[in-house]
Amino acid sequence: MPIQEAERTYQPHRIEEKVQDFWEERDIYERIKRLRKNKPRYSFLDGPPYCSGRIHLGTAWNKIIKDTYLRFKSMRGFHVRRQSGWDAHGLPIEHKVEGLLGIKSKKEIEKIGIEKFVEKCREFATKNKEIMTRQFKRLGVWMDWEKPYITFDPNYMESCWWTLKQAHKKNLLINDLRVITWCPRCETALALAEIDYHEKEDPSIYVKFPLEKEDHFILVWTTTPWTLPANMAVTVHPDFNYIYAKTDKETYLLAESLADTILEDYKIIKRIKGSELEGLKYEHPLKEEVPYHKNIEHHIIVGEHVTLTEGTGCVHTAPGHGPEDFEIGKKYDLPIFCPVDEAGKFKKEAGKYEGQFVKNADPFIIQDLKSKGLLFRADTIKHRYGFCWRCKTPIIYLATQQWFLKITEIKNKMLDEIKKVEWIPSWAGESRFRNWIENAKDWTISRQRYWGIPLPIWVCEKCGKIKVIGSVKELKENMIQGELKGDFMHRPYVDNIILECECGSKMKRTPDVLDVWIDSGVAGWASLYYPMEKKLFNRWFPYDFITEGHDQTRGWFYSQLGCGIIALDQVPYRKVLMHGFTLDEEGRKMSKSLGNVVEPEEVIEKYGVDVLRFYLLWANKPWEDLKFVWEELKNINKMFNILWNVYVFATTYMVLDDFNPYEHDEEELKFRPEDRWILSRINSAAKKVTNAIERLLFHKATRELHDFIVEDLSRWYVRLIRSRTWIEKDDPDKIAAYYTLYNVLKTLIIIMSPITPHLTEDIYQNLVRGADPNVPESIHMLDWEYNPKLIDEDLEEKMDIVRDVIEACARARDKAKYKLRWPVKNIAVVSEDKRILEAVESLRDIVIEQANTKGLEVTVEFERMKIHAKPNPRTLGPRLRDDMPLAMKKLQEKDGYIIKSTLESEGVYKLTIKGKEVQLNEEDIIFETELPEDIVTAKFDGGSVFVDTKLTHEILSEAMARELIRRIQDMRKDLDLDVEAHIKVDVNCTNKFKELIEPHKEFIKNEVRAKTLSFKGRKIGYTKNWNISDEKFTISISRS
RNA sequence: GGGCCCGUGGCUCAGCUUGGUUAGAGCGCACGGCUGAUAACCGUGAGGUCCUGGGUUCAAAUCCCAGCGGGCCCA
Repeated sequence: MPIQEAERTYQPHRIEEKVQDFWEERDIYERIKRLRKNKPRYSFLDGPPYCSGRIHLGTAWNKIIKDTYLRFKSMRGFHVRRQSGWDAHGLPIEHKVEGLLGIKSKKEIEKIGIEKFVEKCREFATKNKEIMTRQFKRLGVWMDWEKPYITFDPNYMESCWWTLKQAHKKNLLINDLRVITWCPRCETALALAEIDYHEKEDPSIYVKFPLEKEDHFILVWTTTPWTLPANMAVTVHPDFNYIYAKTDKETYLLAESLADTILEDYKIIKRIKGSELEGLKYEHPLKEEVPYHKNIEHHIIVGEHVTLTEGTGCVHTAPGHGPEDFEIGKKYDLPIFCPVDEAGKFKKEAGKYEGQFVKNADPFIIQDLKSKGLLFRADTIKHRYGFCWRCKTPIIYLATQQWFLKITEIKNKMLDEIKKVEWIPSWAGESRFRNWIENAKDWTISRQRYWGIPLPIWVCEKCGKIKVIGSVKELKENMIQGELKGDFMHRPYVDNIILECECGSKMKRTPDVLDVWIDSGVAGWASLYYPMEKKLFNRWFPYDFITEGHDQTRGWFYSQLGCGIIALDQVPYRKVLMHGFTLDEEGRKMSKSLGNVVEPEEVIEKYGVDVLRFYLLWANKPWEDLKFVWEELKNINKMFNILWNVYVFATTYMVLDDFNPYEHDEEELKFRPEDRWILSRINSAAKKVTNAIERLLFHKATRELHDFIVEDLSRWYVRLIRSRTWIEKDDPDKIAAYYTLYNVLKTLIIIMSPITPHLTEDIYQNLVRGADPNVPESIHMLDWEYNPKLIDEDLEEKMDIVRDVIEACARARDKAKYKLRWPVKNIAVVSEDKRILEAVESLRDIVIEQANTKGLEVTVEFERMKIHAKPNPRTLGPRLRDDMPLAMKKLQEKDGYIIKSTLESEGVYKLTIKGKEVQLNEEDIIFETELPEDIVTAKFDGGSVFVDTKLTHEILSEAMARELIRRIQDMRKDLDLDVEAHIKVDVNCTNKFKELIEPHKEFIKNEVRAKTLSFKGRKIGYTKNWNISDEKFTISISRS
């Protein structure tokens, strides 16, 4: 099918639908993979989005970045691996499913059965995966949607087990009693990455811990009264000064520098160094309520972690409820007393408070302290506090037995490995990520939940030995009870599998599941089923490229690094782009509670996918947060309309003239400088776009494209060739313009195609495949091509100058209110810069046409400037006295030019005044210049233009002809006539006007495609009255 | 409290790596123009303490230091 005329307006939805159907029907994606199968490999790993159910703008941005870069890489001649991935396990889905089932606690889950619960979770994740896949596909994102990796795939899970086995082999997998962050609602351990921070109001109380000496107390501050039952010590800083401060009632021990903020009137009885307080005995303030403390001695201990930013400098220490307390407790060999159960309720050991939820016990504990006279002060405080990332319950710290990966032992290796990675921007790795790793703690990987990868750890009932299973085969070999049928790897089935211990006893699986961050952390090899499958792994691992948002510094960038080093002693990725977040117009995070969420669908409905894609890659640097601004989207939409208009323009005329680029020989065509210029420009642009995308600087690529389309192609080139498209016959001059425009568009759509895959495919199908059915079926099958040989920097610079000059001409005309439609007699371009003169000279036809002038001078000096000579009163006044007015008169009568040149050549000018000869030298005469009448001038960078607006009969005649043409064209448009339709025209006007336009009759007829142009004053069809500079007349037109 | 990033006309952003003309663009605003690509388009104008203060330098939006404001992450 030859080139067709394009639709009159840009209709993104029609195009998207058409193009995506075409890709689907012709299996383009798979065929491209086959096409490049033998090319160099480029491996990419998709950070698996969580199967939450809906994508948001940030997820869309993420995938659009990936898609653009990978389409680009593919066209650059790489065999790209781009399997999509899904994160499907974990608490968020468990919560959703609990909601669906109308249950709220672990007890209830166990009641309905883990089997049913896990099955629901799987269904839920699968359904969400499908919904989200459709959303991603609609964005035009090309990945292996049919063969994704998903974390509940048994083969994937097997690789994960293998990873833990490696950890075990390297002694990096340990079970330990530690204080960890805990969600009492989900009844599970949480990793640091699973905690959100928000403002929260809590009690802020100062408690008096009785010392042995009567009326002496340690003053202690806490925001968690519920941890007081677990208090085992008070910590002071060894180097700080402490005082015994006596008030009118009692004496308090506290840090000296904080005393003024807490106490009003006090006397310092004694000043003492913290280190000297070590071992000082005190009584537990709740020993009656919590009998456990009755038989324990409590002391002051010292620790470096005590600060003076808040509190009293005497820190309440509960080793069962705080990581630092735990560490120091171990050092002092304190009992790790933790009277709180997994649901956050006080256990029996908590005495009076047994059965109460810890947070609810706060007021009771405060009341008890008060009634015992041990409460110094009680307030509330607003501070940032950690919450469970999913159920938003405030977290608590508990001492529990958990499984850990000993990150602290591989930290140095991790730091070494990240140096090998290319980070974009560089500080993402060199500063931010490095800092995070430097502060890394051991990783709590066990979760007391259901929907997750079960820990492959079996523990002997009798001797306590553990066995870590690394594969299904190994499981099979070791099991003595249970079945390997169905989904045996998930809970609850896996829980029934019993292994045999070396000691002959039974080994049972530790009932925990894994932190989901491990799930995605092993994606690098689990998605390839390594080590069960080795071929794919050897081909694709490690990955050339990954990209995710900056929240993944603590997330996926980190979990992959940790897992990679544990399993394979290396970081699994080579290049990382850390991108930003999408924010609303005010720069706030998009969130449901703020009601400022913009759905990708909403944008697509309004502007289409390609506009969204372009916008997201254009709005800012990829690693900065992106403010989503609707107004800016409108801007991009405008650019798409402009591009479409150019395309419509091109196809309209090409179709009209039955143009096919392959039927012409370049040698025979008559190219003009502007043709060579636009070819140079598109290739310079292509070069810049290539470099920018290669370096992941999408904003530079899109801005280059934007400027090229709007400035160079639409505003300039199309304007320059407009008159050429009007030539009727098969002129080589016209064909050259078509040919050029065709090639420019072709290169343009190629370099735009990774960013806007639909629009460019649509244009390609018509324009390129229309001209040559033998080219590849899809634009995305093409190689990334442009021709740097066509770049002519000198020409580009010259054109820039000429555009400047032409703009100056327009400014000058504007000053004189002289319409562009009316030709001018002459324009002089004046500059002392040789480059400028050369530029204008070499592109003079363009200047003449665009500035609409009959003549063009290019000079160093504007010679028609009038020069007036005046006597200099300062030098001549004393000499001539009364003759001054006469001298003035005489000088002004003469031609200033002659005076000036005489002075220049002879150094003196002679004037006869009252018969006397007066010799005037240079300093005696002042020259003034004046613009001749009808000349207007305007400056441009490096020079000026002088436009001669004198109206001659000839010019007025042409101007009127053009005015008439403009009005007839307007009327044609009113009638919505086809471009090529012929008409008849009759004009009713004065004889004077008729005589003016008569000489241009043929020109007018040609321009408006009129068969006849008469002056009979008849209404022959559509008739309209007009006014041209006080001249009233009537035009009537009809189709012929 | 710590780490990282950001701060440029009313709005959104370039420019900062490598210091050097008069700090650019788009939107918005005001005025004018154009009309066969036209639900477009073009021109002109107003609008800037380049967050603040110090330093380096002949010269700082750019480099250094301190501070302020905002964001993210952590404690």
